[in-house]
Amino acid sequence: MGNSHQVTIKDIARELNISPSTVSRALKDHPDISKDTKKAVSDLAKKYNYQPNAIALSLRSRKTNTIGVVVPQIVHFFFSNVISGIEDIAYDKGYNVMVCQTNELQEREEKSVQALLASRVDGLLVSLSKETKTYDHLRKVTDGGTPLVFFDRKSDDFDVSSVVIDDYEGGYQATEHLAKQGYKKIAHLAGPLNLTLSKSRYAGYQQALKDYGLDYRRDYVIECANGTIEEGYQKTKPLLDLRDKPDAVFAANDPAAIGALKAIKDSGLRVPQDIGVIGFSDWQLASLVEPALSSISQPGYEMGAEAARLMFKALEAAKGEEVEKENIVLKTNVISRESTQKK
Amino acid sequence: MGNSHQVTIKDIARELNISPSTVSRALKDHPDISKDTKKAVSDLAKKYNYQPNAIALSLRSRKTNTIGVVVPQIVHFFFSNVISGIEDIAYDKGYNVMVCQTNELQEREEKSVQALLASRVDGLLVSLSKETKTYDHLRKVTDGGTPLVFFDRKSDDFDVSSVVIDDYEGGYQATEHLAKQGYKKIAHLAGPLNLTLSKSRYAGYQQALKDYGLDYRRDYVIECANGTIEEGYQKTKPLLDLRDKPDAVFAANDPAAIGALKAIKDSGLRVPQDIGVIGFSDWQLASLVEPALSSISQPGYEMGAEAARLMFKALEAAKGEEVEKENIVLKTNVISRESTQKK
DNA sequence: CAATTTTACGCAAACGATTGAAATAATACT
DNA sequence: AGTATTATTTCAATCGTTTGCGTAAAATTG
Repeated sequence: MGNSHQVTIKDIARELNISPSTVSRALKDHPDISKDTKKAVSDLAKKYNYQPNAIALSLRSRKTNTIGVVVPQIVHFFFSNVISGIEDIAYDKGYNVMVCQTNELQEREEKSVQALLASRVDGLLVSLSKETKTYDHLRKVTDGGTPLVFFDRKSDDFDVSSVVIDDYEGGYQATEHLAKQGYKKIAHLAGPLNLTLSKSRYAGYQQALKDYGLDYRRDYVIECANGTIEEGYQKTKPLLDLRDKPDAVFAANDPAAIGALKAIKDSGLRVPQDIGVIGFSDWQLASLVEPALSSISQPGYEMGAEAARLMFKALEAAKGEEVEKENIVLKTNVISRESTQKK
Repeated sequence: MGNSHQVTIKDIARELNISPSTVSRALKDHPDISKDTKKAVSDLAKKYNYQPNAIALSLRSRKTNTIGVVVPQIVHFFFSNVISGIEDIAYDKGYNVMVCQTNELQEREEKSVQALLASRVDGLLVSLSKETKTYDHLRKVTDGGTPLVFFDRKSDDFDVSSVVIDDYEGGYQATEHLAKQGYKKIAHLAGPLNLTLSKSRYAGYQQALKDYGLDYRRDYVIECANGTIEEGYQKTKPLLDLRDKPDAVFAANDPAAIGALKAIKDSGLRVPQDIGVIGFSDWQLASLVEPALSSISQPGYEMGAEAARLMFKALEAAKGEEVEKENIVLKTNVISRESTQKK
């Protein structure tokens, strides 16, 4: 039945010997159309499981009811949460979501943006790849009049809405938490310092040290560029060999923190009694390591949902109407677990 | 420049005082078009950053270059891997990917499938929700001639390609691994037994017991319907209270295994010396618990990539050509870590 | 130079649906 | 009956692009 061909309005029109326009109006319950015709049409539509062709509608209305999402990696607890938040909101609004991952490559980011633009997505939600240094591909988006919203990793060169984490605050909170637990010599495993995000966490760390009257020591800060467990492990070792070793570690990401945890245990020291450890992002696995890792929550789902809402605000605005840009900064929270329970 | 309006072939035609068809041909380097015209057209196209409207192309060619993916949950290590695999292959083929999550609800699965169908995706990759009992919505897919491929959670009522894990083999491997390590009394925390997948793992477990001459005891098998850490913890406790308690646990999923791990440690027993534990799926977190959890690898990325390849095989087949359906069963592997190192 | 072939382009239809305007049919009014 | 009114329906254009076919002008041929 109807094999290999989706039924169209024309098919119905032909079968009933009426014009396509009548069928179209009948399906939309237009007052001009007679009851009999409407019934005949809707019966046949049901029988053949007629589905309006969204492509044709898009072409005419210049709206695809689709939004594009460009994300560095899909396989990442935080980002998959963001995507999930976006998808849920989009689903409620009757929109579809096209997802592209850049694998942290600028070239792939450019091609993906281009492809989504060619597909005429109604709007684009983007989180920049680590590699991205130039923004021509995103200029084309805004120049073409397509709404753009950044999440998590943004560029400040654009006058568009965005949703980010308050990394400064998060770095501050993590450090403050350690200070309040009674740790005095707090080291920091920083993230790649070319990213604003890493710099902000670092700055929050420094401010908290100052506010709590603790020393800031340059040799207590080590950059972990990759953010892997292995790297955290390797880079923590030297810290433990210092004559004056730290009594706490604030890692800018959870894998590094877990690496630190291992390094500390391997060296015979105890967490949290000898050294406290706190991570950042609160990955699922944070609660499962031994001892359970304290961390800073990074509300991925909420970020996605918020970014989607900003997008729909722009999409629903009357054409030509100016929508004010919003830059939302989501609050982080300390998730306190065993790894920082000094007392 | 060109604000709020993507440049079309017509715009270029108007500006050059030639017809749209000439522009179209010029852009495609058609031999009928003069060199001068071609140059003028391509210069202007570059200047205005002309992008062919994929919607218009889709309407004409009845191809969207988009595939739809329906997945129970995006935020799930395994599924995000699958999606990632699909996206990578699709990217290579120049296809876009629309992703929908059902949150394990049949109703949402139906609506998502319908929406993707309305968007005229060229093909659909589906993993069923736990709730799904009827398949009318998927019948519409195949009836309409849209290629369908199942991954991980399939229905056998369809003559379509699929990619699944060899759960029987996995269950067998897990049990065999425990037996070879010298464990004799192996318990099983089964998954929800209404799922084929859980039943297969269970069956593999039974067969391995038999093959290695170990006793099968009904009271050593407990169903964990939710697959949470908490559930694994709670359901393991009674096992440890048995007069004749098991000396190993094979859990049908990693969270349950981790719950079991905790329960065993809490009861004062040691893993792996007193009781061995192995999970299933090899979540990222498996390697991070203490002791590191042995598990059965479930190649999510490969599954996605394989499913996408099957899809493209169908899409690339000449129209009308019959494509033979393939049911790929991916091999699992034992990932041996501390939790089963008895010796 | 007339006949023929090339060259280079335009016209129109098509994909599937919508919609303003025009046309036809049915009914009412004087 | 003739005209005005209303109820239905069709026509044609449109969205952006492609493509078979037709054709005027230029180039080639004998």
